[in-house]
Amino acid sequence: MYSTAYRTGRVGALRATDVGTQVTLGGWVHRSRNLGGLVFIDLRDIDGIVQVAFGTDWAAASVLAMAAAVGVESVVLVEGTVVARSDSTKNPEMGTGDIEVHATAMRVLGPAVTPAIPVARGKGEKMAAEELRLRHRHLDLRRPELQANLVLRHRLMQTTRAYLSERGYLELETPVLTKPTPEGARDYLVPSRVHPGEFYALPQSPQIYKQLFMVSGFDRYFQIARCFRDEDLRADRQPEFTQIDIEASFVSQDDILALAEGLIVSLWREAGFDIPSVFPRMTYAAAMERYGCDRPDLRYGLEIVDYTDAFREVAFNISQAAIDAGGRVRGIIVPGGAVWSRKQVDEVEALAKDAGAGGLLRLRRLDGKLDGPLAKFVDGVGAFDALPDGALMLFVAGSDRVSNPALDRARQECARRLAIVRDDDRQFVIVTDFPMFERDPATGALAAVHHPFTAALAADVAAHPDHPERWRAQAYDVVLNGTELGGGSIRTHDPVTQSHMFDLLGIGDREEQERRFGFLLEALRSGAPPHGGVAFGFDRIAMLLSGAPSLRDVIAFPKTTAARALFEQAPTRVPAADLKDLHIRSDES
RNA sequence: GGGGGCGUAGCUCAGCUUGGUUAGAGCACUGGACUGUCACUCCAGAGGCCGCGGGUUCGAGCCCCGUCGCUCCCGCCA
Repeated sequence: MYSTAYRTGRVGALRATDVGTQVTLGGWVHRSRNLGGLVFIDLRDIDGIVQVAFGTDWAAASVLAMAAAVGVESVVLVEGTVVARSDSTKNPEMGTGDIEVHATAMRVLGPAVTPAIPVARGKGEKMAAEELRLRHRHLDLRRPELQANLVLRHRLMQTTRAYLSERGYLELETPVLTKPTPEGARDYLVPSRVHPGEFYALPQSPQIYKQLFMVSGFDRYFQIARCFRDEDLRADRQPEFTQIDIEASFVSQDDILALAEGLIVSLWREAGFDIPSVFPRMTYAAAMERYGCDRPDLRYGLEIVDYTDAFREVAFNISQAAIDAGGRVRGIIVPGGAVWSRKQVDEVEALAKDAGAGGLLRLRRLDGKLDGPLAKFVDGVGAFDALPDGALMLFVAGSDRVSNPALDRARQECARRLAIVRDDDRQFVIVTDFPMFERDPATGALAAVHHPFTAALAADVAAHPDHPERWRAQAYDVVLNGTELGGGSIRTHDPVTQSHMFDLLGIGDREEQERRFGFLLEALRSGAPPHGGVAFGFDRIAMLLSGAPSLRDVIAFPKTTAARALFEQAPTRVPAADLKDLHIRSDES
């Protein structure tokens, strides 16, 4: 299959059944061992590594000399015979370890200077620093680990295409030069040469385009789409990233979620993991109540419990003040946490404080007795009798706005300290019924939780027409182990409702709405079907399935955390004449 | 925008706490020896703007200030 003018095939698939065959192999010199009258070269291609032996019995002295002299990472062509290794010289750690190639001829097709960073590493040897790996990406990408990641990435892409195409979804492309969006993340802007002072933007997602496809009647669309956001980076965030973008017409939320589940199952199966075909559902409200977070990690319990009623009987200033102010007292029970030292609990508290809480109220039961600053206040309150021996309770008193993030952090930290999270556990959950809007605490302005095109639950709009902050959205997230894999919504397909949404979000007057989103509103007025969709972070999925610690390990040419490309040196200054053509003046240089 | 970590040979790292001869090690590299290795082994050698700039000091890899780069986190990411 891999036979070409130069070679008979790849090296990695050679096995004992190939013994006796004459082969010509091309690849990189991974490592070599020169024993004098016998030279070994480990020859590497994307499929694997094979040992090539050069011995005086079968190779000319000149061939032996060439093998001894060639440097690592050079590209060579070797011709020889596949030979079985004797039992004592087999290498069980190599896929090709039962055989070797006795080379009779060799050519150096691409001699290599000494590599700036090592490709072959011995056991326990560290990789080069990431900065160097990015600067010499062509070498780093030779590492079998990174090659395996990109091979898996390819297979996930093909699985996605097959899964969606089989279900009638059309892979349609949308522009990369598009219109700046006032909402959301900062846009990457592209100046127009022919229209002085005007700019395109790179898409943050193909959101509006895919809705236009629905309006046009392409009722099942998908795209493996590149998206761009000019925001600060993280290990799991790149300025350009890839989404599996899906939209369909005449669908309900359940239609989309069933499709999403099926896609995730097939992707995980492609990577070798069998997972349940239906994921548990949880409302946003339940997730916040039980986990303090809209993407809960369900690999462990430590659920948040409301103790407000119990604390009504407790004459303790902090809890009383919080309850009187309309807040609640909620907490988590940490089994075995009673033995933690004061310092250890302080460290958990520091994280909760960091998340905005004033502090953690502590109570523990040790040797049957309640203990801690709260103990004498809660003595005799029945609700605390249930606290099991050896357990620690951590409470946050205050508004949910404060206690949710604080308890979320405390819960995660306690789980980590208890070492109850299994890395090989996979707990999927679909979170539904997100709120439509959230209020900016500073300005009181409404902002879309998902995006401005999301449809509200009709029942909520009918019940509370004047309280949009009480509306729930037909929006959903797919979550795995506390990480968001993707999310989506049913969209607004009525132009009047959509315009009303813009009003609520404070997006200008009608005239300005027409200027910014007129093409969408016009489309919706032209006969739009009900539609909705979902988008998954493809890089993140590839990262999870390959076990890579960073997005940079599943993207061939990633940017640094300063959004710089170290290999090709982008971004870069450009000649002044180029700027002039674009009607741009820079205040640098 | 803010906070933490790192920056010494091609690579990975010691040395910095407590400033003081000629800055070390392993791997890689170069030369030599070696016919069953697979991180081959052995002998020898070469290799340094201690990120950059400034300051303190008789003297700075080491202390101070600034700056650049990489990285992790907060803000940000509809």
